[in-house]
Amino acid sequence: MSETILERCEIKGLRMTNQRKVIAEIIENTFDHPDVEELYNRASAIDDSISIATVYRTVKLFEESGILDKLEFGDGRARYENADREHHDHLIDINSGKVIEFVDNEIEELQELIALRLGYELRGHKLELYGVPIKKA
Amino acid sequence: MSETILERCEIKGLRMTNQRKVIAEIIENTFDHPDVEELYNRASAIDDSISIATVYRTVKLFEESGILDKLEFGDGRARYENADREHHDHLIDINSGKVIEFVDNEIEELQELIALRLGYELRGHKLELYGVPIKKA
DNA sequence: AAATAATTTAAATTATATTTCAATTTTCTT
DNA sequence: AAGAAAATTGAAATATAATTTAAATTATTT
Repeated sequence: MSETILERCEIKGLRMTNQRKVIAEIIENTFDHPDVEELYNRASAIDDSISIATVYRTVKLFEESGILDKLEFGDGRARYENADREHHDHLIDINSGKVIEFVDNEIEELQELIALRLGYELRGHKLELYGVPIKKA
Repeated sequence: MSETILERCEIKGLRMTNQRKVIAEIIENTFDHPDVEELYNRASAIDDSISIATVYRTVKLFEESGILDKLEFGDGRARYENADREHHDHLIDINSGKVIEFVDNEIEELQELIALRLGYELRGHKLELYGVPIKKA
């Protein structure tokens, strides 16, 4: 959380057009995990000249630059979140679709270890838990 | 690994046409994680009247019946594997694309626990490790 | 300010997956 | 076993997510 997305884009030397700034700003200030369609809706509300092609190009550019993380929860649509956050995994409520973020150091360490045992150096991982809320008495 | 895919289909009451039998047989006897295109190629070699539409329909049917698991490793193509196996996760070699299966009970238990702490009952999970082979001296 | 380079939009295209529909195959009923 | 009913099939059409094209625009460099 040190720099803003805009700042990180500038450090990377990306040309920051107004369209890209709008998209960067939206992702900076959101706490959910919007897909391209949703980003396009939100961006259009701010600058209605932004086309969906630009949203697709921008998230791809940002992802390749390590600015955004692409998430895929198995519904066919890719979601995006700010990559510059404490690492975390996701728990998806299969009833409501709600996404909860969590971190567990023990599980992080175990993953490193498992990869090592298999002869691999861990470069990344994807952990998603799918569950239903426990009913309270 | 108790019953064959064919047997499980029959238990579920699925009508087993020759096309479905061919597809079931292929998945039964493979150790990799083929996508639809690849399944279609292998199925065509056995019975060249099988159309790709049938392969799509069959894997979807099998998945919905819990016969197959659908895997998505982030390259846009869905892969399938026999669901009736000891549960396992996947480590993907990001250089070669090779997929290694593994099980770790400790990590399985931790996931249950994490979900519980968040107020959820775990219904499923997805764990993929992405790594590169450790060079040997 | 002119020239160059990158980015944009809208539309076309690609890739994966799903659906339609007439024809066929399988199952059911007798 | 024959005919009726139901499900499945292949080929083509369609849907959906994502990418690319090309002319126009915008930003950067000189």
